[in-house]
Amino acid sequence: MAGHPTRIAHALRARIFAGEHPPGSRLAEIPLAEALGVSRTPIRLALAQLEAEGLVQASAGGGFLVRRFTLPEIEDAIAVRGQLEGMAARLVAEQGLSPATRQAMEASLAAGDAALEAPLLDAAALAAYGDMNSRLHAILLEAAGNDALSRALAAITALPFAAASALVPHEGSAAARHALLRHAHHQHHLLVEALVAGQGSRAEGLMREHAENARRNLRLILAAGEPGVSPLVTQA
Amino acid sequence: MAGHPTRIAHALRARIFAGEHPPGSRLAEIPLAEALGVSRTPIRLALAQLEAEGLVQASAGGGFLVRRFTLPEIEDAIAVRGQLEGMAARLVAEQGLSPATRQAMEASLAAGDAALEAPLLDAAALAAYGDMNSRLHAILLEAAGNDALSRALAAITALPFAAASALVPHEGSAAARHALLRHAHHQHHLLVEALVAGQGSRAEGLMREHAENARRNLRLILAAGEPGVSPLVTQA
DNA sequence: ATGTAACATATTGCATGCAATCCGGTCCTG
DNA sequence: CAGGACCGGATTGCATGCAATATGTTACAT
Repeated sequence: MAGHPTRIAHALRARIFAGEHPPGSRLAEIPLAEALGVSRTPIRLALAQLEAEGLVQASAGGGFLVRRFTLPEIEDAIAVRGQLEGMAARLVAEQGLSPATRQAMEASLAAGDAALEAPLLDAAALAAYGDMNSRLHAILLEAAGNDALSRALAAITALPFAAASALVPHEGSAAARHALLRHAHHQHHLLVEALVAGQGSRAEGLMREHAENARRNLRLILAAGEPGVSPLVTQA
Repeated sequence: MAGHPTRIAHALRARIFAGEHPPGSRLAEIPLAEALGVSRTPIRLALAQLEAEGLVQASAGGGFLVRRFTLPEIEDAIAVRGQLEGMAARLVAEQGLSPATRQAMEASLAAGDAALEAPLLDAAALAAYGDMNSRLHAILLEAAGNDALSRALAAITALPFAAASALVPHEGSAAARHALLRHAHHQHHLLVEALVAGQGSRAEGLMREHAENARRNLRLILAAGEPGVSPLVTQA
């Protein structure tokens, strides 16, 4: 009933992100099985899945440990994301934007404009922007039509803070956040412009810089020592 | 005794590559368990691992099927590999080549020169070149020092024919093969030259073109209809 | 004859049992 | 008092049992 190990993997991810399992701690099977109401077998499957994602790592003496992420590791992952999304942008520009894709992207751009219009961003506007952001990146990836690329990006995005929309809501000052989001969304506009114009190299560069943005934001957030950012990321 | 599921995954990979399990066929657990002398449990773990790699896919009604690879899919994977290895080359060039890394690379270059020196390449020379090729790519990745990048590349390389050295031994005409390898190794020389000079963009472009090479070779091989290339790849 | 429905078989997926192994504590010895 | 070895407990990893479900076949009705 509680079923699919993918579902269990989701639950475990949530628990880890919530800080219930600190980095370096053992993920014992029996307590997890009891907590989730299933047997040890699907738990083990889910743990193996999370290991493939890189969220946990196998311990030397058996079992799994919550992986400890350092700031440079996350930055590296973000750079890889930029490289891969840059490739997606280049491919789309080189193939030419289909009318349907262009329409979907422009709809996302408009949604982003609307979300950022207000001088003060409430939670709803932030959520709307985050949705728009995920959608736009998904449209780009879909339009690239490269399954291997999608797989590679999915693996990267599974890591905390490497995903495109992972950094949106965690910013400190509201004004600073608004400025950052406006800048990011301006890059979205430039990207679509480049895609429409068939400028592959420019589109690729824009996506790399877009990710570089995320890297800089991450540094700012951690430097500010914001509490509860993520229990998984250690400064050094 | 037969133990680790990773070992079983290796065995399954070999069986699949050998054509014992044609694309689209079910991988039934019980026969595999009997054939490998273990129980169904580690078999299942290994299958999940192969699914994460993309070599098999979960069937709708349960169980796993051998994935069918089409030529465009492999080409896409090769392109992603080029993008990622291009990133590795750029990073190394930007960081500057450490003396140890430079020495290791130049040793590999010399080994490649030696392997390709003879006008006719015997099996030993081909094996030596293949080893050198893998080593050089590994050195580059290691020098890049980006774990997320290494992971992404490992996932891509696990796919058949997407790996850097997957295409070396399968060529038809000996003379044509020699020319191809010479060209590829010339690119290796140019790459190291760019790395030494700190030319990041050039190094990246060279690695992309290097992968493009592999893509072209793959097309040639499949167009020639060479038998036994791989039972996994279907023309369309 | 063809499509459908019911059945028998086989296979998956999860739960649990059991041996091997690893970790922690305590006792002994120098 | 310190170091090491032995021992008890707990945990992992694999094997197997069992229920649920998908698959292929056959019989039947139209």
